[in-house]
Amino acid sequence: MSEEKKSLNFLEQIIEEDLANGLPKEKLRFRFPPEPNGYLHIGHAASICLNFGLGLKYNAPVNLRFDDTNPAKEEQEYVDSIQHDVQWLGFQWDQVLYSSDYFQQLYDWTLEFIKQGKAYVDNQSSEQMAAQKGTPTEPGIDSPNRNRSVEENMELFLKMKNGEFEEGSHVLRAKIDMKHTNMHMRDPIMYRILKRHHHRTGNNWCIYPMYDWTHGESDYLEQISHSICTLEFKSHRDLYDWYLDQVVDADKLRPKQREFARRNLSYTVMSKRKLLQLVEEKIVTGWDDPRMPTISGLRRRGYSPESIRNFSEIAGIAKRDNVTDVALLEFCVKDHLNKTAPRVMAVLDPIKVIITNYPEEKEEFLDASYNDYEDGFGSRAIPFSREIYIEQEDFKEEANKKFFRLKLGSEVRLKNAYIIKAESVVKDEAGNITEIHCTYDEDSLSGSGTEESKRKVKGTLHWVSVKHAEKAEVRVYDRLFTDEAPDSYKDKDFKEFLNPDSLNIIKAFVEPSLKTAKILDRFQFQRLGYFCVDKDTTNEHLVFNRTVPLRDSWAKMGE
RNA sequence: UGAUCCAUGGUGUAAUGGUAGCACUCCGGUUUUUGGUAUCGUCAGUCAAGGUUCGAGUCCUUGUGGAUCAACCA
Repeated sequence: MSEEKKSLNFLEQIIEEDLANGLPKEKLRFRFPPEPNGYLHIGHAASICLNFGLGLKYNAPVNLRFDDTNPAKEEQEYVDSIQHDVQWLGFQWDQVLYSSDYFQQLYDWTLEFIKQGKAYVDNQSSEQMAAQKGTPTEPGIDSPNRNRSVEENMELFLKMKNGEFEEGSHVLRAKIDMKHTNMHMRDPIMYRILKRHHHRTGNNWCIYPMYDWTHGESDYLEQISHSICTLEFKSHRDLYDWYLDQVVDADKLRPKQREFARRNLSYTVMSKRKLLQLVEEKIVTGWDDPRMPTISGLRRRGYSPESIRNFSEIAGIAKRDNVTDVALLEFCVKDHLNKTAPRVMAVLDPIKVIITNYPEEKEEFLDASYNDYEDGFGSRAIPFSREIYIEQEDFKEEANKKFFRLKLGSEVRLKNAYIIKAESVVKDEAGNITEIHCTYDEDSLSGSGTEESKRKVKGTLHWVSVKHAEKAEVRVYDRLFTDEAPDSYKDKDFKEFLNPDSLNIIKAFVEPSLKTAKILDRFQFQRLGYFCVDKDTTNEHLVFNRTVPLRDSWAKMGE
């Protein structure tokens, strides 16, 4: 047991400091607050792992809170997918809550604001208000409606609430400071009129609170000790604190907002807007297209929750902008799948091999372990016969000594089977090789214990028996974009960098044991990569997705 | 010509004024019935200039570079 001291990230340091300054450990409480307006992606996974990870580390509850204050964009479908994704990642929340749970409380507080002269109704157009707001470098000016009487504000706000005004005609604003250097403090909108059906509150409300006026208060009501969000909310913190100042009880815990840098991944985009665009323009097949960086896409691609959690762990968090190399994510899946995935055989680009000295009608079932190096994986019988498929690229008529695979006049081992020697080829009129004729060494069967079986031959090939092979569709994925950061160019659209070869559909042959594989089962196709069973699979039609290829130092040599 | 935040190998992150470390990537060796895995190793970094200090990646100043902020979005 190495008592290695793990360094704390800056948020853990803040928490430790708060604890040292007297915050009781039992008061620690976190939350993950998605807006249910889209599917979760790998960037959200960072936040999920962070918040739920802190919960685990400090044995503190973590709420899943849907930030559902904009009925125009939010849907139950997204609520469901988000819950599914968080659970699939392996986390357990304390409570599922909704910002909409607090609409009444927020409204009651707002009445107090109005009575105390801290909020006013503005009936100017959004253009007028924008013009008065100033710019980051110039101060704003006060709205002509800023000094309405309490009575008038109360009356107008009630009319807003009762649906007597049109959408867009009136808003309620907090009275703060139109000259503040922070734009968010220039009399921000607290409520707008939205005559929309809300996925939870139905038509109970036609005024909806804005994000800023909801988030901190929700944190406070749930007694969240540390409200962790991404960097772009940094400038909202003044407002978060200002709102809290108006409502916080001295004997209750006051939540603290802190910000970290969102996680970006190379060769993809992460904004919901762009992801939505890929879906709507049918560039991908859906939110769960295996090329998407969504949790559902990664799941369908064959990523395991463990690998995603490990990725978040080792990528870490900080406050600077980053583009994390997708190779790190790929390393994490390969690392996990290497330990957990059974090894099987599949040939993606077949060429027929005929073993001329093997009896025509003979077939045998060879015992093959699902993992030669680890216990507990079990084994299955794989059929062997006179005709087999191997990969085209595993054969050359002539090649130099560095080519360990099959070539005329030399030997290779067939994995879990015999040593064969290539004798001749058959070609069609065009000169393409259609068959490779080999002979086999009858005494060389793997694991038979004979002298011949122990012979060292340099190459070992995977194969499937022609007679017994199952046909399968294999979807080979590559990165969706050709540029490391496709959305980092101001003058170019991210779609200019789409990779035209991000999907390759292959007709392959797989060993018969895979016939019974279930959707999402993960395998290593030996010498090729990790693959999982796609949901498009039916009894008649097997479909696999390539999660990630194996490292291939041979292919690299050729470059 | 504002405010706020950020700056450590190619990438991501540590070092809490005291030996710049870890992982990925790249490259090379060994092992191997997966050109995989495992294992060993190489290359590679504190944005710049001043200052404080016995000592600065860390503190201060000034630059430089980047990010964020002007939705009735979150």
